[in-house]
Amino acid sequence: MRDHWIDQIIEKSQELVVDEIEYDVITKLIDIAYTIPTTIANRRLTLAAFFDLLANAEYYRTVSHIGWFYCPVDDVPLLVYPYTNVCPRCVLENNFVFHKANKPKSGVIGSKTSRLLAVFLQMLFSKKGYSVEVRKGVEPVDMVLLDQTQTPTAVMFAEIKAAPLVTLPLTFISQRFTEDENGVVVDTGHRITDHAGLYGSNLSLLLPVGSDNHFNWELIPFGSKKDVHDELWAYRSLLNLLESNPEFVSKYLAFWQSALTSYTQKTQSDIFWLTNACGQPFPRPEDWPQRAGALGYESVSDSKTSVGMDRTDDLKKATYQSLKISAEGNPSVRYHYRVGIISNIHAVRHHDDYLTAIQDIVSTRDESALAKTAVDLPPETPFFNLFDGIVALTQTIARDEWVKDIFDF
DNA sequence: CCCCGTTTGATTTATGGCCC
DNA sequence: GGGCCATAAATCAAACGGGG
Repeated sequence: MRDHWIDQIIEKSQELVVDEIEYDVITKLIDIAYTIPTTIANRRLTLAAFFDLLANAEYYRTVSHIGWFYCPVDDVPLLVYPYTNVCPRCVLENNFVFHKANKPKSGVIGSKTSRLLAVFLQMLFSKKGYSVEVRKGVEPVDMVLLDQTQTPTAVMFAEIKAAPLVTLPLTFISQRFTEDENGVVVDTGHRITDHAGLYGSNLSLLLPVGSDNHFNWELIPFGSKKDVHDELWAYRSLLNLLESNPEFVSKYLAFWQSALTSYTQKTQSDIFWLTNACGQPFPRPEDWPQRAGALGYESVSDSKTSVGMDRTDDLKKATYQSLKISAEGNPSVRYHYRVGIISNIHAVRHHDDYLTAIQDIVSTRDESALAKTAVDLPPETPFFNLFDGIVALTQTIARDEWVKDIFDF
């Protein structure tokens, strides 16, 4: 009986602490997701798209003076602050202009997005009237789900993988830059620049709008960071945007769903280059930079910057973690004990290669080391699922009714 | 306060398809 | 079968935070 191990993990697990502004934003997002007319399948996509907005707010937390890029095209000079390594406006016209992305350091953002997904799920369960409590686990368990109303108490220990599909670039409408060329003032091209007046300046989101054939860009007024301490500015701005600009949601969802399709099919056109893990530009422009101190070329976004649970290392690790926590906790007498992987987006690119072959594996212990079939084992020998759930906002694969129920969005 | 493990990003190395 | 290219896998790195 491994109940003691389960007890210990539950005991050490921590309650989620939710900011007021965070609570307000998520409440609003979930409310919209369940209000706008849509099919169930689309609702799941909507929830995943909204989780991206939350993750984006977390990315925007640390926007700084350094890291901006001046883009002179289209009669609207912009300072842009991109999250993949290109000028996000020009790439929509199939023009690759390199500029280093402003992604937060991995050690910071990983735990932040994991926590956000936990909070998001907690609020979804509450919305649907489920008495499931979500807690932050301790190694080797990332997330603990508890339902005391079940008999016996339902428990799920899970590995979390949370990473956004896209982060919309921040922009600032700039004066047109000029330079002195032999006594004549001329317009300046793309250029790395600082945004000296960042604090208090009105920033916009660069939102691609269009159809699957071609996307143009639109500026969505967003908000401003007041000062260095104003870390919640993006949550405040996002809430304001959702309340004041109802058209934004439908435009954003149209873009996001196209982006997911593009990520899935690797279409290598326009908005594909705003999605994470899009790889190297094709065709590669003459002036595309080489990697610093290395042989190859820069990518627009490295394949290891993958989406949801789709990074190959993540799938391998998550599989081990699921097996590990299954083996540590099973069999349980006092709990309805379940294990799995939880993410924002399912393994869109790698499910077939990494999960299809193992998603219906069950395991048990055989101390004799002689058992060939189930009848060689003592009667009543229990079997355990490798994954009771491979769960994402976008898709749930479950081998357990309780898991299936609570993750039915 | 250090040790250690965890995270994801960056960089290097391996693999496999394709063409000549 | 060797070179080229793209992608996947492996390894290294930096930051963080819990626990002793």
